[in-house]
Amino acid sequence: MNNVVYIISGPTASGKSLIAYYLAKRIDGEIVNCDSIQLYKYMDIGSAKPSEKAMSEVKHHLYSIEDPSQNMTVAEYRKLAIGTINEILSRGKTPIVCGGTGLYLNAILYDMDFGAVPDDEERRQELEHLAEERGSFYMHEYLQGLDPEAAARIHPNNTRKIIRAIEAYEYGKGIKNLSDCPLNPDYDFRFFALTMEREWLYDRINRRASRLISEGLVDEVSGLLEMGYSPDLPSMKGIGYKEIIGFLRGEYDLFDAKELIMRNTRHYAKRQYTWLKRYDFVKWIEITKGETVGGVVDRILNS
RNA sequence: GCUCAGAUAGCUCAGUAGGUAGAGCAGGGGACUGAAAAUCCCCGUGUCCCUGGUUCGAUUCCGGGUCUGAGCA
Repeated sequence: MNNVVYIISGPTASGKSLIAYYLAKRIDGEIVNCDSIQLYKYMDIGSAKPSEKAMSEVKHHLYSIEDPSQNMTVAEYRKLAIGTINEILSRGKTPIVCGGTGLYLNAILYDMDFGAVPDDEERRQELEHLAEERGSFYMHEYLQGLDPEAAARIHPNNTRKIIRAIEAYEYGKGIKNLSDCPLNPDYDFRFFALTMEREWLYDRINRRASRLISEGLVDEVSGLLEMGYSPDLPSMKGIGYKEIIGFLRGEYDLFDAKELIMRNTRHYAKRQYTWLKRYDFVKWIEITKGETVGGVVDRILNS
């Protein structure tokens, strides 16, 4: 049975969605979202979801499937993504995973085992309060006593990861090392990452921020707030959302909000590069100015 | 035109009681197993505006100049 799975990744604003869409048309593929924010409903403009036209011409999976009040997790995403990929393959089509969320990419690429660590909101809040009272260093010491190996891998200032490791320990699983996983043997991956000159990418990022605002990002965000979604929700912490919330609260003007979005998006793109560079088997597709989408797709198919 | 204030990293500024300088932001690099667009770590040499003077030594003190801002005319 054919088990080819294309992956189109790359930093934000590098043109993943468009390339994936053209690739899908060329090889009769279907797109599987691998972007943590595009999974959410009502967050269309800020997360730069694919166009209506693209969505109507090519099957797009895992877009707008979760309510913003819900908390998506890697474990959950893995189940959904693997299920979708298998379903597409069973119909004889080719899945094209598209997105730049590194951890979610890992969940597909590697045979990751997420133990049964149930959600325990109460315990998490307890630990968060403890961290606030006693400080991050104290929490790290505490983890040191429970799981020295995990403590050695986590920086004492990284409260969030320390708490997660404590939770995992308490459910008897401990936290695993990301680089210890074997590649997922079920698929024949064709893994590509788009890239371009840094200056050009930043220019695209800046211009996209302006475009999102002129396309109605402010209305989208105030709509979400009116629907009752709290600014504290993980979904509302996405780039574009948190900055517009600050503007709506009167913390700064729209110009500054836009500048913040640009800056935070640039930082994010940098982190994405760091993540992607760890994969020694990824094929980088360097896009040059003036190159056609068709040309890029050709290069992907020929490599 | 006069008076005053300023001129230091890409930007905003601190500082050196005279021994060639450091923060924030920007920028660069990195980590990552259930929040990941999250969270966290590392990276600071630049004619200290120019030019004379004093001094062993001036970015720092003094004189002159240039530019910028405010006030007065």
